[in-house]
Amino acid sequence: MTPRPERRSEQATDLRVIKTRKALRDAFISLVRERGLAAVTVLDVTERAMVNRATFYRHFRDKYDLMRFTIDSLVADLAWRPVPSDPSSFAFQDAVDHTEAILNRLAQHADLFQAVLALGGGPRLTLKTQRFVEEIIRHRLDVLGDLETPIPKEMIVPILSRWSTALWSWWLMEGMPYPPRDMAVYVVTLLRDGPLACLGLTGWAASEGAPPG
Amino acid sequence: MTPRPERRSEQATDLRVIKTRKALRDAFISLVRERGLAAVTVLDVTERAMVNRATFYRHFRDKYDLMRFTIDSLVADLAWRPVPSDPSSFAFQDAVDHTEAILNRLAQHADLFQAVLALGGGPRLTLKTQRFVEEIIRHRLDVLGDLETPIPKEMIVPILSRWSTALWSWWLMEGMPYPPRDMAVYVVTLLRDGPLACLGLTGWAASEGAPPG
DNA sequence: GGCGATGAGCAACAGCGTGTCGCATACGCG
DNA sequence: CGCGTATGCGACACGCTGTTGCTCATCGCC
Repeated sequence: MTPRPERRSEQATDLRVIKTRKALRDAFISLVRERGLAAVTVLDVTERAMVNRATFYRHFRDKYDLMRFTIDSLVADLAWRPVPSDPSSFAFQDAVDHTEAILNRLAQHADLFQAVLALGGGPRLTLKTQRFVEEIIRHRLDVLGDLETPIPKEMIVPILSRWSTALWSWWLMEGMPYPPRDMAVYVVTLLRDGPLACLGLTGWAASEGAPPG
Repeated sequence: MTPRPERRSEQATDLRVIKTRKALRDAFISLVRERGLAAVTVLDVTERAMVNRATFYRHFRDKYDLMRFTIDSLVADLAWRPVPSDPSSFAFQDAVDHTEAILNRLAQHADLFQAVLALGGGPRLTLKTQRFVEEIIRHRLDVLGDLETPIPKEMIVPILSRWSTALWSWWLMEGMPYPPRDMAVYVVTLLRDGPLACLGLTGWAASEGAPPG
């Protein structure tokens, strides 16, 4: 009747547990960065972490379970500033500040987050971003109500978060070619004006004859 | 000195070879869609493909080699319309048409491309898109020359292609909630105006005090 | 500080998938 | 038609997995 050993269920308070998991996580990260996820075995991880292999299985079901744990612990570490209680006052500069805070955190642990992305943590990062974006612009969606928008309103939040994380990961993978402050401005500008307008493509005909929004 | 057996090097002309590879590819796709890449073994693939396991290794180095082969054969299948000889005439409606053609092709093989994305083929798809986008707007970048743009010009192409593929994959993963024609308009509109403008967020202060472009 | 609880180390196990042979056979190509 | 080549087949050693029962060390708590 015991459903299962339920590894990694309870919050880790025991010092031994914390130490072991941290050792496994760190070893895992360094190995993935060296060889890629596919080439890393449980044996490798436990050897580098100097943890007995049996102990690994007392904490994680398998390699992928450790991967999820690792990604989550890294994504959770990102600095998501609290949203102002009155989001209607959320202005351009606020968005830049929020973005800069996130970029700073990314830069601080650049190697780790590159590993997260290499681990396939993009979707998980997007998911967290989505909740954040939703919190910020939900009131705006309510205000819009049944108003006509050029594109369906349901698209806005998922696209906004996907595009945001795409920009972040591009910046990381390119080796952070611009300082966080500049990049933050670019990000918000791109999201506000669109990449084509930033090319001076303002003369394009409007989407007349557009489908029913 | 023989560098390596070099599997899968020559073009497949022998009918037996073509048949075997197709069988392996199809079996691989169906299995990945069912269980995910990690849970698929070479043994599984060969059993479903009704191909001897030894034969598998005569064509592919391992599971990941087959994955690359599969992704490439699918991405290559996408309909990339030829770019007009005079790209300066490339207008809004042209972009919509191009996008619609791609979306139609995606829809036609929706299950396959969902598999591609599940296989981690996103980056490969982005790469191909990047070359396409570059071809279209390169002249525009030349025209711009040293002109000031709100964001660095080097960002435009990679971001444009990343955002495009992000939109496509979102559309696919959501089960294609809008017909290709409508979605194409949404895509180009989003890329032109930005998602925030589509929310009516036009009142945002311009990025004054922006960093040196 | 001591005690009961619990996590970690250790050694061994069966099981499975991998990657590679050599040889026989069937199929496609010219 | 017959030569060349791809496939089928059975076998092999190897490495990694996931689990078990035991002992010892360490932690949390009274």
